[in-house]
Amino acid sequence: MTGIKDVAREVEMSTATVSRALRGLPGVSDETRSRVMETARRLGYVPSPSAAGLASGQTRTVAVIVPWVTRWFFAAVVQGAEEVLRERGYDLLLYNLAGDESARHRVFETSLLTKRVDAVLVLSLKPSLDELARLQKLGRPVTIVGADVPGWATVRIDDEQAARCAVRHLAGLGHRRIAYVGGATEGVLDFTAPAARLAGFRSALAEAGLPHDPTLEADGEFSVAGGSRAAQALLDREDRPTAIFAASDEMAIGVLRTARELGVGVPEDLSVIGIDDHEMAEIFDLTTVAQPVHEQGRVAAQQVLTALEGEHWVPEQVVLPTRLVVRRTTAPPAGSAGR
Amino acid sequence: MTGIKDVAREVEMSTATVSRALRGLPGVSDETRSRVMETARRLGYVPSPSAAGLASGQTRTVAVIVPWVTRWFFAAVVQGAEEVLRERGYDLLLYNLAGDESARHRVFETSLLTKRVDAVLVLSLKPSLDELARLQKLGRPVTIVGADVPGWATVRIDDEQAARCAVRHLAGLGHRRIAYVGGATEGVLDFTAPAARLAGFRSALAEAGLPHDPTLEADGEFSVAGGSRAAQALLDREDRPTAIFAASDEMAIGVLRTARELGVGVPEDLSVIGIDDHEMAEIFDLTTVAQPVHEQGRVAAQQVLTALEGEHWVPEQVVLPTRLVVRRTTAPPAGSAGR
DNA sequence: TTGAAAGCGCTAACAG
DNA sequence: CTGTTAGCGCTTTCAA
Repeated sequence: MTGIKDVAREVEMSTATVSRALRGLPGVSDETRSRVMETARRLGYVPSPSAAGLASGQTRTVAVIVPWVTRWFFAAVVQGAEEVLRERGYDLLLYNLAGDESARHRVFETSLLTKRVDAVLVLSLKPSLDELARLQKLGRPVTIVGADVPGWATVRIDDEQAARCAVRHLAGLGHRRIAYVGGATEGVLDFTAPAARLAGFRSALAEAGLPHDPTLEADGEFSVAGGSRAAQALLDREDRPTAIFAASDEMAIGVLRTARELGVGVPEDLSVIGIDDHEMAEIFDLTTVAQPVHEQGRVAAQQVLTALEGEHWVPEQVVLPTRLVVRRTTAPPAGSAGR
Repeated sequence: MTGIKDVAREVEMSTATVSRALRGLPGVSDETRSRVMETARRLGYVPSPSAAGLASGQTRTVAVIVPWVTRWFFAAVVQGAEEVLRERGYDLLLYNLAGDESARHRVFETSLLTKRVDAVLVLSLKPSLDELARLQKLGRPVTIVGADVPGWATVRIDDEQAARCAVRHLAGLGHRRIAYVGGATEGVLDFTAPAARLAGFRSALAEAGLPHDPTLEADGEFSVAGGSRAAQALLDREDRPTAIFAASDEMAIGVLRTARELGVGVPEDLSVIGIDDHEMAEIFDLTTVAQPVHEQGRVAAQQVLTALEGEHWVPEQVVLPTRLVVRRTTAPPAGSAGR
């Protein structure tokens, strides 16, 4: 294994100079630098991250904590983050909770991360006060993606507004009985999006002068299967809603499936709208409120890198825009004027 | 930052004993060990992976090289691998190529991995000879998931047989014009599955005494959109096939979409079968040949860990079973006797 | 612009 | 069962 010493010996210089040359630090003559680089390459020198980390206190590694890697949304955020990290020479350490509460504790509690990473990205989870305290103690940049945590650096969309946008679209089409399929507003993994989207739903209803009927709010567990089950109950009743707003595309897809099984025509008998613009949304012709998923990962990674490289940083709250994408699962309700 | 020295001072022992006690090595009295553990906990001691790595030469980190994290298949494999790695105290370093050939080169060429990880998992890619040589030179356990690379440790399914199974199902239903939607058998990222599945398709055709018609073989790029496009051409022709075998569920889903758009009834006018048992397969009622995705990740991780912990290891080729899952996109062709 | 030297925090012989 | 002693391979003052 050739090390920095071998390179130093070869160019007849100190390891200090070689180290500086290799890392692009100033104070090295151009000639020396190019000789060092060339020699390092020729000798097949590969630096040891452990040694560099030990000596410098920097691991050039960022931890990404993900509730479930298998969900498209999180995978896409990870992909975005990975791109910019890799570009800047950082490695990405993946911590997948797989929806498991105990895994979550392990990650936050035993300070697994303490001497391991330079920064942390937390996806969608709203850390508890205790967890926030631990993150704080890390003394490293932390950015939270997809959750609203005041006082912390976050990258997200305005969930409440996204929900309002969806409901306004339905109300604008003439729907007056609009149901909501969402997820627990508090629970195992603590996300902030479910509550915000529910709030958006309710406020848009009020804004449109529509009554609030709690029986039209169902839990779809933010999954296809859950959305499907929720729709079952909603579509089974006499006074069936004419439109369903699902707080995620996956749940909306579940709704579509149930509608199909029940012979409820979409969009003739039922309009369906989601949030996300999931990769499968187009296949289902699903109308949705698109959010820039990949971009959230990129911005979050950029944010921690800036913090890492700058002197002092102020936790910034970045809110990315959403956009209504009208496809073919929404239409005016049957019996409406039509127009 | 409290280090091992602080713990040693506190228990009035050498750092060597503390290190042994903390790592569960033999040769430490029970009493000492518990005192050390307790003290370490009380002092909030967290070991430094960099220091341990430098001293021991082990990073307790495994690299996972993924063509695209956003594809469900790969994400699921990663999830499986992460589970067992985490369980055994290993970290997972993610290298996402995002389908980018240059990213691939970077990962394999500059020996990014050399002093960084203890083992490597490569998903689905068939490394080139050159890349294999580099991997070999790492001198670390490497397992390849989802590709057939003779002489290397692999975990995969029998792709050829899976394809045959799918085609036999169609032929058994009475189909005689069966089309294939697959992917390039050689190309940017070099997978072995496409060629194997195509071979399985052809051999099953021969086995059933059906003619081989190259115009019934289309490229679906292993994506929904590609499958959709491929189906367009296939379903547009006069002598339209009565069944389509897609080499992945995502392509099959694309086929279903095109069929719906073209008003081709499934399964009355067209049977469709895929491979994978993708999470969305059930929603589409897609008949498919299921493969144990998550399990492949687990087994692969176990394999490298065994290699890491045992003395010498023989690269093993694990082939996991597949299983036909009949749903509602396949049926006897129209005009057949019916049963 | 370069070099000498002192660690970074732990592990691993080797002794005892 | 425990301690002593060298490092692991870099980075980083401080001097020159």
